[in-house]
Amino acid sequence: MNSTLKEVAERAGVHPGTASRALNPQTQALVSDATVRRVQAAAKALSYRPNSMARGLKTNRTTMVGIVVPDLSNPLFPPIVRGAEEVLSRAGYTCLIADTDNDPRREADSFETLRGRHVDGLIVASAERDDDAVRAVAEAGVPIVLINRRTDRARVPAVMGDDWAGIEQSVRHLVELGHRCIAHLSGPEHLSTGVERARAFRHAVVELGADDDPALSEACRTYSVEEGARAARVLLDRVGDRATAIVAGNDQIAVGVLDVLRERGLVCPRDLSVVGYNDMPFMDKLSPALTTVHVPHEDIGREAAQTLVRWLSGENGAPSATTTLPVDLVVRESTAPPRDGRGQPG
Amino acid sequence: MNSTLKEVAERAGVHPGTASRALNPQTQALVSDATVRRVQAAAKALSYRPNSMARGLKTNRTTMVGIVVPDLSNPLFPPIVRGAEEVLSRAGYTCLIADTDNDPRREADSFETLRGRHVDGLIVASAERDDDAVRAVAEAGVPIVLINRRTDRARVPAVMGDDWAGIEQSVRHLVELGHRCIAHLSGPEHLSTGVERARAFRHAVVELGADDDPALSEACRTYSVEEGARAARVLLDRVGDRATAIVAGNDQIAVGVLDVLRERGLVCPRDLSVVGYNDMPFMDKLSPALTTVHVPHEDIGREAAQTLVRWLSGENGAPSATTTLPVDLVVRESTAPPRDGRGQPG
DNA sequence: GTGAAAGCGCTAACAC
DNA sequence: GTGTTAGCGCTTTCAC
Repeated sequence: MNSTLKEVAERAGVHPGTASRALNPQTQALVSDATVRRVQAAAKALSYRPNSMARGLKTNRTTMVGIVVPDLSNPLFPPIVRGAEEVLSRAGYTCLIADTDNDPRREADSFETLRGRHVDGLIVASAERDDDAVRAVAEAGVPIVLINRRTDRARVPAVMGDDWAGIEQSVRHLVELGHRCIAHLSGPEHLSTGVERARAFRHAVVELGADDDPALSEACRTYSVEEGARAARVLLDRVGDRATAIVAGNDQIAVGVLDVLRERGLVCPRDLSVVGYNDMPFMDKLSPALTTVHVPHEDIGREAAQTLVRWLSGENGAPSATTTLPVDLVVRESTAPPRDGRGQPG
Repeated sequence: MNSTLKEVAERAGVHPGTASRALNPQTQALVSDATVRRVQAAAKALSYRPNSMARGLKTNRTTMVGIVVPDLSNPLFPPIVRGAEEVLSRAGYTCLIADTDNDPRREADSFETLRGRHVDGLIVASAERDDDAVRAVAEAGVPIVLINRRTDRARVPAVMGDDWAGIEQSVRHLVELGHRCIAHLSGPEHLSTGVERARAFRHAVVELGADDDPALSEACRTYSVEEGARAARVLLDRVGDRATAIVAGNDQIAVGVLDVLRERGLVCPRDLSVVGYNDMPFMDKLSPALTTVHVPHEDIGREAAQTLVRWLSGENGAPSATTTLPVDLVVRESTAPPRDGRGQPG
């Protein structure tokens, strides 16, 4: 049922070696036109499909790359995967996708499995700031590109949205609306996005003349609706109605905030403005529709894939820089000026 | 850097064949305990990772399976993939995930690629009712399990939610609320879910004594918010305020309906009740929170994977039946009794 | 321009 | 229980 190169060669009346050359774009030039045509015809007739294992065994390449995400069910990641897959498949690579379920051990397992499959390279969206598995893989010389989240020390190329600018735009928008007392529910401290957005927040708040008070920040332990809600309760219990706006570490956290506001009889944006981050699908369908930072996830996936493909093609050495893509605040209904008599420096 | 079996054997002072047996759970019994230990130690010391290509070449199996989805960005599919991946990886399989972008040609391409990779089997969530590519693959003897959507004629095993029961529950819920004039915005006619839910709708409506009028049904060409909105406009223009409730073919369509209601100054559920299908993430965060049919997508993925694994283990022949998993209507805020003076047989 | 032959890393049938 | 051997399907160097 699955024909081999030998069979194709026989049918075309040539040696398997010749058939190989005729079928391979790279070496096709070494073979006479007539032979190429005959071999191709034979291949077609037998619906020949080269055996990628045999080829890989010989060439020591698999034309497979691994894509590792922390949670495929998080709407953030499918677009990244799609973008990457598009570029990679166009370049002849097949993707092995692994879901770590936000568990560093499962990330390490995935790397093991993927390396057992001899993937040519890795795209990893699950990196923690201090990620032994990533470091080990990188040190082992496996081409690896990080997405969205980067590691602190290991010099691994990464492609990400511009967190700094995204937060800056959010804070600026709120300040322009008249807010002065703006809180931040930051993402997990073990993730680069968590700390970098938090850092950007403190910076922006100072820069733009809003209140700079540690009491206005609370860290979430995970990027989830529940954690967002928990942190929102803690924050509101602590600062009361002093804060007039909240910048959430991401959209899930923002949704948690919205839930808590409803639970406490507060109305967004009248009593409190809320800004998310990522602009996940359906965030425009919430009520109020969420003001949030749109991140071009598909582009990020594409860019990471391109970086990897270039790396694998070996033209230039290992890329080492972080590539940052621009992001845009999308203003919707969850932000408005603070109510009368509020929003003044506290 | 990547050690081979031969190196492991040398280090353990045995023949490669023996090392192979010692490392393979299946054949381990044929080797003395002492040898097994020595070989395992050597393997560990060299951090030996078997070369899956070499093994595959020899055994003619890859322990890889392809998972083909129409659109990974549709929140429906990631849980399916996760469920399947969980079961498959536990059984030692690695998943190759392909996204067809709802394009039959790309589905065919994916099958080609996947077969080129010699996957042992296929899980396919992108099947159309009349799907040549699926038929061809199945006829070629590749083990294949369909998910969610099935083909009309080809006898291919499938795992799906109970569309019939889901729609029946939706209609019954509406009838119990007092609705008599219920419309249906069905899914695409080239997908089994589209026609089967439509069929179930007509049946339920008759069975439960609501209006059975073709004018109350309108088919969407795709499962999308935009198509849902388009179909909703067509329907409302045709039947005016006669209909008091709409059963949408899926959640995206329902969201489109909600958009149109807002656009026309109608209030859900006061003026019109809306029921979705699938219970995608965040459907509980819309306002009104969407009443919809919860489908256990992760279980469906798991079940399909189990079916495939059993098939591949070769114990019993090819499964041929469709497995149907129970679904549950989740009543939220988008359904309510019809307003006074409406909802009577029209 | 094409044929011959070796070998990638592994498994399995066959010896002993 | 272990060694030997052949060969999976392909690419690639070396002849010619």
